[in-house]
Amino acid sequence: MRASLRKTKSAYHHGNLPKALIRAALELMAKKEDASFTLREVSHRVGVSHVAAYRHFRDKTAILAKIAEEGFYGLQRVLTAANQEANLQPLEQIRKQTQAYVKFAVEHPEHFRVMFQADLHAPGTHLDIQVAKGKALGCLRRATLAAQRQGAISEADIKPMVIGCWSAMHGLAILAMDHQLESPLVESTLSLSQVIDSVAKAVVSGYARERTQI
Amino acid sequence: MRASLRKTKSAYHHGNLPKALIRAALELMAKKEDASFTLREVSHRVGVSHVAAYRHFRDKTAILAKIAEEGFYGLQRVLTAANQEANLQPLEQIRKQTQAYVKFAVEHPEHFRVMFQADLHAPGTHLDIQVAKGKALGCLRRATLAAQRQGAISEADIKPMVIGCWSAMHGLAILAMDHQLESPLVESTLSLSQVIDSVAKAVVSGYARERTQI
DNA sequence: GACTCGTTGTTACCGCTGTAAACATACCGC
DNA sequence: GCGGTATGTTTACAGCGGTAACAACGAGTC
Repeated sequence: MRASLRKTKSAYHHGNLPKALIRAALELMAKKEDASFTLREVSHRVGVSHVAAYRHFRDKTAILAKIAEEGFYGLQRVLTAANQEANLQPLEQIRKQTQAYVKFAVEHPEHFRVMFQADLHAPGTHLDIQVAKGKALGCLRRATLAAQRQGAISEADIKPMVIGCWSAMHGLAILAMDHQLESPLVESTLSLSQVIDSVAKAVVSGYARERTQI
Repeated sequence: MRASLRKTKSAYHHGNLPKALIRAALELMAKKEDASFTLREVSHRVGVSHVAAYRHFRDKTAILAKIAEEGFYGLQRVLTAANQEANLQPLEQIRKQTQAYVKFAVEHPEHFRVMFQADLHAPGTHLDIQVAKGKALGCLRRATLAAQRQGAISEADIKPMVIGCWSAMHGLAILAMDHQLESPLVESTLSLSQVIDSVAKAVVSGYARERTQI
């Protein structure tokens, strides 16, 4: 009854074209180290005419949107894992999350670049991306709330601290991903992992001790 | 026929086409809130055929490169001003620079987006951009060195602190510029300026007290 | 003033892109 | 086995960045 996964190579119907297209797009972006690919090249790489994609995606940006959504769920996964790994110590959770966030960007630049592509975040469009992004950010917010509950920071500091931690990990992620930290001006003897920890500790301890009187 | 082409103003030669093209490109990017423009649209907006640009720029990315370079010099200007404004207090300098950096991104997103476009930073290409970027980053580095000289941080902390501060301001700049901080999840009652100061203080004080034993 | 010549424009064209419309084939429920 | 619906193909088109050949201007020289 259920449509069996067809294995016969009919050569006409592909089987799972949407997934194949997305995978091919990711491969191309990884190879070129940027967020641009050609609908035609992607389709042909999958062995399909270049218009076949339109049966599954409204237009080219719909593919990007799907990749972005997928990326945010991936990010949520690693952030959640970091949270659990930290064994209920809020500030430690944030440190682990920073590690996870930056590593995700460096290891999956094709996803990360698309995830924060400005046009995909236009107010009315791509609600699913917003949902996925909200879930990912929820992990960070949860850790911050836990920190407050534990008394490590004041209640007024929660949102600024979320923004501050997010900014630091996001900036580091982008700079590392784009090889901007390889310039001799900032190149450090520390490994990336050590740099991440250094930044995370700084911002966390900065917030932890501060009582905002801003 | 040639005589009929002669118009009263005889506007065959433009006067300062390169500058006009760059200004038009910036206007278009500002209007669309993204980093893409069309050579043809830019040229026509200036009142010139789309190939005229090739007399002044090798190709389209040469225009982007010029914009990026110009942007880094602009950034250097506001960072230098922040340094001087802070009256020789290193940590205060860094705070002022963070303010300046983020404000620059928010007020000149067309420039900022192009400045950090990944392909313009490919190793062999666009040396002039690297020079300009180095000068801008030099301001941050200088303030950090001053902080070390004053004893506020250890010598081993210099490069991690440069990276940490840069990451924090860069991340905040991008998130603010792309309206990512307007989501209810992180939206704060604080003004952007207050958030910037909060982040800057956190990261600076985090580094200032820490003695790296990473 | 006319001749020259380098600079800065123009038009014609190329191959490539994303997208629409019309057509073709394979699968699934009856 | 038949018909409808997915899913794929072919064809066509306007817009893109870029090249080549040509045209108009501006300045310097006689």
